[in-house]
Amino acid sequence: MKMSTKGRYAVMAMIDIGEHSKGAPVSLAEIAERQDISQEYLEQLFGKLRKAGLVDSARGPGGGYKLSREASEIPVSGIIAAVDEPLRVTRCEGDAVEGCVKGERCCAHDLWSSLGRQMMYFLDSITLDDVVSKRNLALAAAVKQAKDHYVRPGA
Amino acid sequence: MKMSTKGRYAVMAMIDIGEHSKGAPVSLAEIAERQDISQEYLEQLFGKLRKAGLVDSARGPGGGYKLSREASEIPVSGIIAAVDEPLRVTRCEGDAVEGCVKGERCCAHDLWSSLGRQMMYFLDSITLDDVVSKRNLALAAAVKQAKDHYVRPGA
DNA sequence: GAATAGTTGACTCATGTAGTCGGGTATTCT
DNA sequence: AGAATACCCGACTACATGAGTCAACTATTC
Repeated sequence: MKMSTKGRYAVMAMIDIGEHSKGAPVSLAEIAERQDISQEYLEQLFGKLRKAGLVDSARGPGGGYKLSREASEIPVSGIIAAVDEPLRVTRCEGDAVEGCVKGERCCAHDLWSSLGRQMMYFLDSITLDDVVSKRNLALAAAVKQAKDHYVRPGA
Repeated sequence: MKMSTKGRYAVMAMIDIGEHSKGAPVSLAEIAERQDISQEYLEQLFGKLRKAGLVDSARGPGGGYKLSREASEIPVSGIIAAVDEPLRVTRCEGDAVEGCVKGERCCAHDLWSSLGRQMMYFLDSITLDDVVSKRNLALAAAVKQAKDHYVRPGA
């Protein structure tokens, strides 16, 4: 999981659609104008969003993109995962130990996987709709997190 | 705040010092050997760690690096901040609004600052000592976080 | 069939990561 | 003193990624 302007652009664009689509699809030209992102760059991002099944496209005049489901059903994590390829961790791949220093599980291993999990919890617990309505993001995530970990503290 | 192997190398090296320094400084050659990181690269990283005041150096034979304070007094966030230059966020700089799209506060703004804060809480609440003793990292952070936010939910 | 708008792939350019190299300077031991 | 150790520092490379552009193509509607 990685953070860059790429992921933020994607989220901004998705929000834009959510706010301006009244049933009708929203064209990239509109989004580019409103969000001040080049249309060509948006095309690149929406190619990935479409393949990830987050938006539906309609070609031709009056065409554009629509959210494939309700904004409340789309977690932010999905949007970012779709456009930002995952951070390549040279060693300590996933939970595997092979890549770790000299075959052993390196000390920092748990720390890193924990941090990754932390970010996932956060972005997973927040939907596009939450961002639009500016709910108290931090609180929601923290509480969910605390609850999850209390239920199964070993995780 | 950014995650890369650079930050992890630094944490691994700091852990190594914490574990092998019995009062005496630990040389980069030893760390390079044990952690399988090139000594030249370590020199680069330790230049930054020293400037950040996280380690003290001793030159000459028998020299090397020592932690500048107890492992329980060094948060992981500090180590990463020292070696990984901060993620440059083209727009939405800090909490300022100037950089946001057309002078307005973009919708994703709160989300991003929230996520950044989330990561900071996590890495801030964990010390080098916690990593070494493999305490339940996720739980500790989640509880601290939930508590903080309940005390001042508006944050 | 013209205009609209998505689709695709190739391309540039700047930056950051990871790592190397070569020479310094300080300190200790013989 | 001088040799060995080990930190110190800056320059250099190779490579991947991010950010963004360009050109051509296909599908749809009017």
